[in-house]
Amino acid sequence: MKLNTKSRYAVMALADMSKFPINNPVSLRDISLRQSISLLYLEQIFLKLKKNEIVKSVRGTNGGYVLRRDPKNIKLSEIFQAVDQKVKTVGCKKDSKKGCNGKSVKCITHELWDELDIYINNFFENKNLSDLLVNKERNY
Amino acid sequence: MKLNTKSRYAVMALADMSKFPINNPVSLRDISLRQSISLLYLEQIFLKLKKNEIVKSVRGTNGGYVLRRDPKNIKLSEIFQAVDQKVKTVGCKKDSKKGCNGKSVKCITHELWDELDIYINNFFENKNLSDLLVNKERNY
DNA sequence: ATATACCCGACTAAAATAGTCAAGTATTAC
DNA sequence: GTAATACTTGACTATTTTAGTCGGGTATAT
Repeated sequence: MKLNTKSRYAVMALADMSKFPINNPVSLRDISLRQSISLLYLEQIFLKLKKNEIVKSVRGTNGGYVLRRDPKNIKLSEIFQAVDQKVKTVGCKKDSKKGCNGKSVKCITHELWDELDIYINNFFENKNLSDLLVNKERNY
Repeated sequence: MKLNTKSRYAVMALADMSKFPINNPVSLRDISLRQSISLLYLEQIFLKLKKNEIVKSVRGTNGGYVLRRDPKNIKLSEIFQAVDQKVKTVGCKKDSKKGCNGKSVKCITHELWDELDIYINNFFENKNLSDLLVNKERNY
């Protein structure tokens, strides 16, 4: 069970942005340098964050990205959804009558995985960007 | 964030076994048929479960595998560890002084991922095999 | 004008996953 | 004692996913 870089970088980048005055555009180039994330990869990620209305863009010189809301109001769960990385631990569909492995019944552990998904989603649902900054002054 | 088939099948197979009288060898062939899991793949998985003392094997005709302990005493976390699938959501090492991305400091979100790992491991730590069987008579 | 910085789809190398295969060995039933 | 069953083990492989890169844009500030 592993988190992929896309979600991880998305959170890292947005946390990075959160440290700057809101409405102050932060360029991907700067984020890229500070967080050691490939610029080209960041661009890909931010397109999704933009489409999902988590950030907005400011083009041109001195442009960059700006958070659309206060970090307090941006839940990590939204970020994950935005970059397409649903926290869905297994393949079997939640309510499908078809069952999980081609059989007509739910697999023996179906409820367990449902429960796990809810549990994990709950973690991200209850964390927002500003939570990441508390007492973390020594990091960057 | 996705669970791989190895861990999932391991749990499914052991849950399947749990329904039979303990000390009654259950063959992988039967599990394979009931759970629709490739026999050859199951063999691979059970070698690990055996090495980790979760099951023991009985060779020969009417042989199979037997749980070494009561299902109540087999935590899901053990099963995951046995099949090598540590729940470790990101790459950065817990206590390494080296930092996470080649830098000399922990990444901005380091604490978050640590917290997530603990949170998820906690889920598996508090579930055992017998938990999966309660009120699930209709499934198989 | 020109430099900065976002925009976007297509592409690709590398790694991980999800198995399969071959060639066994041990045990039991008959 | 031999056939059948079922575990044992390491190596191999196809497929999928991931983690990016590339190329060629467009908008804006100075």
